[in-house]
Amino acid sequence: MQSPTTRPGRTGQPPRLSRDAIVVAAQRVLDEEGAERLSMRRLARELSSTPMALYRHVLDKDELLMLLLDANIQRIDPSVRPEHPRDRLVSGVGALCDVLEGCPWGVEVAASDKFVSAALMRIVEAVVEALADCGVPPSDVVYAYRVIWAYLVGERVARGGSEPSEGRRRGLEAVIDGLLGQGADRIL
Amino acid sequence: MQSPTTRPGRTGQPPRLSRDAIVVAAQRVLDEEGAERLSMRRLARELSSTPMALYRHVLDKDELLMLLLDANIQRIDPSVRPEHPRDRLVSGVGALCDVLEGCPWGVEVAASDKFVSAALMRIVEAVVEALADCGVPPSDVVYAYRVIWAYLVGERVARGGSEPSEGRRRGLEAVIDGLLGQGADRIL
DNA sequence: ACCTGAACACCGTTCAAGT
DNA sequence: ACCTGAACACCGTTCAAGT
Repeated sequence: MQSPTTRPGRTGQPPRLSRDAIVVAAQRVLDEEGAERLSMRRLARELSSTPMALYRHVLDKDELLMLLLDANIQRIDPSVRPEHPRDRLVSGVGALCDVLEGCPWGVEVAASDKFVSAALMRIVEAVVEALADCGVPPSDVVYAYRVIWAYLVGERVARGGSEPSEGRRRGLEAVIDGLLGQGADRIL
Repeated sequence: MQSPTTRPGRTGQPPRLSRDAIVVAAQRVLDEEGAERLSMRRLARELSSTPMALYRHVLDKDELLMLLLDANIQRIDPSVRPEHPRDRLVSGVGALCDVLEGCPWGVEVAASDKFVSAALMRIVEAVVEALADCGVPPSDVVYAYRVIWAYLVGERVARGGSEPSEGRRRGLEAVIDGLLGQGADRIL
């Protein structure tokens, strides 16, 4: 059994950086200096490395941002899962909104499908499932999801860095109820 | 009577640039090369001038973007004004959404209140008035406006440069009806 | 009064070289 | 295999100087 760091038949320097280390450092820069300061150059400095060293572990800045978004979505507590599907919608979308609070670029990352976040896909699936459970007909589920996503994105983008706003949850409920009201068979 | 270009008691070069000329050139760059190419340097090149010449006529890039947004909002046809307040909401917000299609930065410009667009203010007032006419209680008008604005922004931001989407209007109607349904006294 | 040119402090990324 | 340093093609903006 060989240690993976000293495999024979492999030459060259052992890696000093890793995807994980880069994502962790990026989170640190994000927390301490904000998203607008998170550049490849700043990140390299944080790791006492050079900008180009990062490109051995990450395809480009977009992939890095996706990885960081993914890591933040993974932190959503999956044990919070209300019984009623409408509440599941509200809590799931609310959790996603909280994540986007700290990852403003997530909106663009999700819009361009250059890279996809597996963790985000899981949330999307849960929301879509909850919509179906609310009685939204299958032909309208994608449409309904898009409207909800638009509200979520807009709520985040529209108020730049203000307080989370008391009306956010109420607004989300208005959007959801508006959508559920469009189908004839309103559960609720 | 003096020509304004040759007033006595005034020295120095006559201006070759003007706010208007800059905004017009900016619109040309926007149309021909897209918003992401609209930089102070690119704009100076378009005007056969230098980046710093622009700063004699415009405070900074943010003000320029506000002026360009304002000019685009002014182009909204004010004669389109449906009788029913709910239709006025849908058409007003829809028109604004069309403008933001071509001025993606408008979202940020509006969010930061560093500069304000008078034309945007007029639209906001019209929407607020229509909300009141729909029976939204005064205490909720601002909240309702915010939810609509969030949907509008999100709809724009979420799909980057895709087709305008058949479901946009329907989504907007769902949001509006959800809001109107939250008050007890639904007109419609 | 208006414009220019050089400079500052940044970006993401490519390319060629070093160990 | 992994990392470095210089370079390219950009940003917005300040500052000092030119006419």
